[in-house]
Amino acid sequence: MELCLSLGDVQAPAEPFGLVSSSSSEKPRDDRVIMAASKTTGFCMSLSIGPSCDSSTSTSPREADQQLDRNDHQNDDDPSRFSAACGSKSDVPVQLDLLPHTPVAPRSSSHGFPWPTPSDQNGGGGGSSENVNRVEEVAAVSSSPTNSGASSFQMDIGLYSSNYRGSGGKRSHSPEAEGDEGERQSNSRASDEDDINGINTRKKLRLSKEQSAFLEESFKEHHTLNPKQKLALAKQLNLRPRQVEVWFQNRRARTKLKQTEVDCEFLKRCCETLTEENRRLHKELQELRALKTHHHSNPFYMQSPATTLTMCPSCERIAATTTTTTTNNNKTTTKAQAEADGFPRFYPFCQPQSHHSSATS
DNA sequence: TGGACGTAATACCTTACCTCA
DNA sequence: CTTGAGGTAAGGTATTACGTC
Repeated sequence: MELCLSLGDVQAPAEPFGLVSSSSSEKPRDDRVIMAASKTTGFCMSLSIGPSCDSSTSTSPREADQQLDRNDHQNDDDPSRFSAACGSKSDVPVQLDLLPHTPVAPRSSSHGFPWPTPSDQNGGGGGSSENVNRVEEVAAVSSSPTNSGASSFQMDIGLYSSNYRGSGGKRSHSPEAEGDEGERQSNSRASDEDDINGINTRKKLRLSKEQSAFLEESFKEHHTLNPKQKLALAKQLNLRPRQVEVWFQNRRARTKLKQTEVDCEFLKRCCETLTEENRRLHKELQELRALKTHHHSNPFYMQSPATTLTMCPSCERIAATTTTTTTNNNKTTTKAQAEADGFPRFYPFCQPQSHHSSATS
């Protein structure tokens, strides 16, 4: 993406605006954008939304992911699997451990996420036996309705979302969905009747606050999920992996929309600033032209050194420079020629700046 | 080695539903 | 009670990347 704005008669900046992604070799998928403006405008701005979505943290190889995801989708589309996992008609949600080798550690993780983070893996000291314990802990927490201590959150959402059925993506709410969330969606229970009547209505589930909050937290960690993470999250929240996947898709879309709005606002301000700068430069140019005209009408014009308008290539300010002649061993050289010989040009408008000093060095 | 093909992940667009003013 | 706007879960499709033959 490039933005070039012409400044009328004045030469356009040598360097257009640029969007610098965090990785030049990849598509900027992490919503982190740094915008740099030309030096003439005197400002720059960086935009950063959320942590970098480091794909390196997606630990598992693609092949393994695909294998896992195949399981995921198979499970997605398998009604029997889902009715079993979510308890279907049963009041007690049954937790199927679909990834027996996945070290799921929802509460033990320092981040509170069901997948092991690098810090957990490095400093957690989690050996294989500990992983087994963690899996057992999750199973115990999610399968015991009376375990209201550390698992109250999971049990709440378990009750709430256990009404999902795998019947071709159609959802319905069962009478078990009581409480605040159940009350909120009591009008959705007619879908069962619709199913009976063969009417293919699409009832919409709203994720509970706890589910949304947890997904939000995990989104801060990763904007994308590998299959392991997706499964772990789905298991933790008692949702289908497809739901987790969709939530992340929509969340990314929302993030992008917001980022677009921010970018739009920033570009608008850029445009305003550059317009103002353009106006100022035009005015400056007119003044200098008037000065030059006045110079030519001066009776002592011939005795004064020639004046030309030049522009500093670095800061692009207009300057009136004089051309003087010097005689050196019967050889006449102009200042412009001296520059061609390697002498720096003098820009009277420019303060001693780094780009000028560097030109002389 | 390059092309055809299949698969999976993701982005994007859209729809349907829900909530609220 | 109705209605329209806004939010959001989910469906459908296009695109892209990767692996296999």
